[in-house]
Amino acid sequence: MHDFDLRNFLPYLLNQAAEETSIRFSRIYKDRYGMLRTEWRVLFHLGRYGDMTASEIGRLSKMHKTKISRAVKALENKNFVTRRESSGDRRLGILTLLPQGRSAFDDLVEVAEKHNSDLMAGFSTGERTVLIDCLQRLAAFEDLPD
Amino acid sequence: MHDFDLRNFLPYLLNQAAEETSIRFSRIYKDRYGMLRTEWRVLFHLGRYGDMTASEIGRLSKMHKTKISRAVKALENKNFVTRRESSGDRRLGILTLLPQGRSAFDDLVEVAEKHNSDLMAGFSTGERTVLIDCLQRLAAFEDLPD
DNA sequence: TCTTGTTGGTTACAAAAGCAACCAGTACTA
DNA sequence: TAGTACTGGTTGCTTTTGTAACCAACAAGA
Repeated sequence: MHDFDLRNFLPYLLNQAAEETSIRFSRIYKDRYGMLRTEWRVLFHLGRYGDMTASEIGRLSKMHKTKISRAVKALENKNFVTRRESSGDRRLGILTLLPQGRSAFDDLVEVAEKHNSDLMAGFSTGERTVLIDCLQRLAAFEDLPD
Repeated sequence: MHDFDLRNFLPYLLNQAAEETSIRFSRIYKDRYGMLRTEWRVLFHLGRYGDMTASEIGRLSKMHKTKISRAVKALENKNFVTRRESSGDRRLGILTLLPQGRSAFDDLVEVAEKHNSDLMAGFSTGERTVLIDCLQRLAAFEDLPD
C-alpha cells in the first residue's frame, strides 16, 4: 500500500475526464450519422476552417494520417465530403464539405455547444478560464523539449 | 466557416491533453515491462489499494470488465499478479501483487510522480488546485442524472 | 428445493487503431 | 536530367478494443 494517488495523476485523471465527457456527445454523432470520433473530428475541422488537405488536418488535430485517410473515406461514402486534386501539387487532396456534410456539421455544432455548456455549468468563470488555459498548455506539452 | 472553436470544446481538449500527457509515461511502462495502459492501471490499483477483485478495480477505474480480465491475464503471465479464489464467494478472484509486480509498481510510481510534477511544473499552486478539482468533477460527470 | 434473476468473470467475434511498407509526386543537387 | 531524399496519402497486416453471448456461482422468493 503506497500513498501515490491515481486521482491526482494527470494522465489518468485527464483520461477519465475525457472519456466521461465524450460519451454523451459520441452517442449523438454515432446515432444520428453513424460517425466515429475520427470522422467527426475531420468534419469539424472542415466545417470550422474551410477546405483543407488531410495533412493540414493532421497537423492541427495530431491524428495519425491513416486515421484521417480512413475517416475521409468514410465521409466520402456518406457524401459528406468530396476531394479534388490540387492544381499545384498533385499529391494533395483538397477536402470540401458537401451540403449533407455541412448540415450534419451545423447540427452537431449546436449539440456540441450545448453539451459544452452543460459540462461547464458547474464551474465559475474563473475556474473555466484556468481550466481551459491549463488544458491548452497540457495539450501542447509533448511539443516541448524533453 | 463557423465560429465554433474546437480548442474550447472540453471533450476534444481533454482528449488532446490526455494523449499528450500520456505518451512519455506509456513509453516507459511499455519499454521496461511490455505493459499496456490497461495493465498498468490494474497494477496501480493493486499497488495502491492492496488486494482487490477485478470488479472492484472496475468500479474504481471504470474500465470495462473485459479489459480488466485481459489485463489481469497478461499480468499473470508476467508473474506480476496472482489470483486466489475467495473462500466466501467462489465467483470472486482476489488479486495480489507478486514480488516482481510490486517492484515494477514501485519503479513506475517513482516515474509517475516525477512525470506528474513535470506536467504540473508550469502551473501555479492556485491553478493546480483548480485544475485537479475541475477534472475530478468532470470525471464524475457521467454519473450525474441527465 | 425449484426457478428466476443477478453478479463476477471469460471467451469469441467484429470493429477500430497502430505500424510499417508502399506508391506517387516533388524538391534538391550534382 | 539522373539520383537521392522527402512528403502526401493509401493499403495490408497485427494488435487492441468493443460487444454480446455465455458459464458458474450466488440470492431471493414461491
